[in-house]
Amino acid sequence: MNNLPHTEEAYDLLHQGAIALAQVEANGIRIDTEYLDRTMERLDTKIKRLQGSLRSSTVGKVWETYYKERTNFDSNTQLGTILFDVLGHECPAETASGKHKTDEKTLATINHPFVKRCMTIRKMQKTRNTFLQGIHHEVVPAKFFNGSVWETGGLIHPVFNLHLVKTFRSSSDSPNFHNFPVRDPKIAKIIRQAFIARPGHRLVEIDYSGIEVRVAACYHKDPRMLSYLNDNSTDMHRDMAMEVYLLPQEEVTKTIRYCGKNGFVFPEFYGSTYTERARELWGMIGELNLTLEDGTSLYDHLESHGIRGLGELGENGRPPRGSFLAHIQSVENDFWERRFRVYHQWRNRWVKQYRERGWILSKTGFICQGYMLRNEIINYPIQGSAFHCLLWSLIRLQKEIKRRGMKTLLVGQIHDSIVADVPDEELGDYLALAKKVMTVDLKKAWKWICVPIEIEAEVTPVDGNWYQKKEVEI
DNA sequence: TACTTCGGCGCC
DNA sequence: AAAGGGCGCCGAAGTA
Repeated sequence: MNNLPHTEEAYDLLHQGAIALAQVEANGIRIDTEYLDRTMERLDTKIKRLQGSLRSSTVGKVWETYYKERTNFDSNTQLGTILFDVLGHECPAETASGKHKTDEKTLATINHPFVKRCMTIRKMQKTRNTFLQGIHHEVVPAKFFNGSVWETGGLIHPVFNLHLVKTFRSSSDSPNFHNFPVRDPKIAKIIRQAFIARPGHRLVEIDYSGIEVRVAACYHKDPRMLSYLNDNSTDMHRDMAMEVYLLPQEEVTKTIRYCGKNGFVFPEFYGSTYTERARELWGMIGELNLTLEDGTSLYDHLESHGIRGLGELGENGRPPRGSFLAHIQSVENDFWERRFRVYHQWRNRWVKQYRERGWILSKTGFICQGYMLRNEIINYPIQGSAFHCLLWSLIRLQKEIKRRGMKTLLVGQIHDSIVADVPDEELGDYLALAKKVMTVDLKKAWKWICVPIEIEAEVTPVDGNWYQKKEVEI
């Protein structure tokens, strides 16, 4: 790997970025240490109890008979052996090194209470050991003046690195601030309640909407994509959901749109192809129980349109007629050959150029070189430049906060969002400042940004926690 | 005991 | 030619 900032501007961005992030790191984010300790203890008890129930179950006895004193219910290797070799369940997949796969998707294919319990335990262990304990390891004591008296509490100071990622994104560690649970609301609540605002403050998280898609458009300038981005009454994720599930616009619910976005559009942008797309989109119907407004399952809906099942690639390598596989293949063809033809052509040109001269130069002035695969060549400059929009904004925000003598503290960053700890009385000023910096000043500084830039803001109550964040208008 | 690799899984 | 881009952390298992 031999990637480097190439222009003076790129060098400055890393330099000033490192300084701004050092300040963020020094500020730190407040932790409710009593809640943290209490919750770790509670989960500990729960996990131990569940593991006890494994031990006393029928499968647990089989396990102990097989492994004797080496029995370890936390071992995936042992779990795979018991399920697939001893009990004879069908093993749908193997790992790279030839062991039985035991990930969530694989285990979900086995309808057995023992396996379900294993999955529950695994989720709880992840929550406790990776996230709660990860925070606990890094907490340092701190004092906070609550307006009348000093109270004790804790801070963590997640590290933000600018020199580790090949795309020139950032990474975070100790603890990793980039991967705290958010999608599963039950887990998100357990973790995010531990992050609290300083006394009299609110936590404020501001993120760029679809920044990677917008930055990608600055590279390829596909006219269809530009019109999607310039006209907020249109919505490409909704449109693709309509195509993949053969629905009229009014049948696209929030969940179905989610499937279009995360089951088709984004994976296609990252380089996934129709066989994998069809499989996931098909599975999503069952997992998320997708139905028409009248309650008809989308499986039945698709069947009424002549699609009988997912289907499998035939001997000739082609999907069978009337299968979902064949349908998604044609949606994909249309997606790249007609709808986003210019995007597609840009990708081919971009890859060809790399193969001819051996390097690529991003919009923000960074060179990537060395051996790269097609999907890497296409994705690196987009991922890097999208993050650099955030980094530029964070640097400018930090400088303005200091210049104006504000008490707002920037406390974290998550690729396309900035988390701040804001005194209640500065909320309006901070939101206005962030909006100007992130959507107006950024575009003035970087003329290559030829699409509208939009942000969203979420705010907690005064003295609230990160789980309580709610979207606000700015 | 210390280190590495693997599989798994959380996020954008 | 490869088959979905980028991270960091955990525990198990293997190795030094």
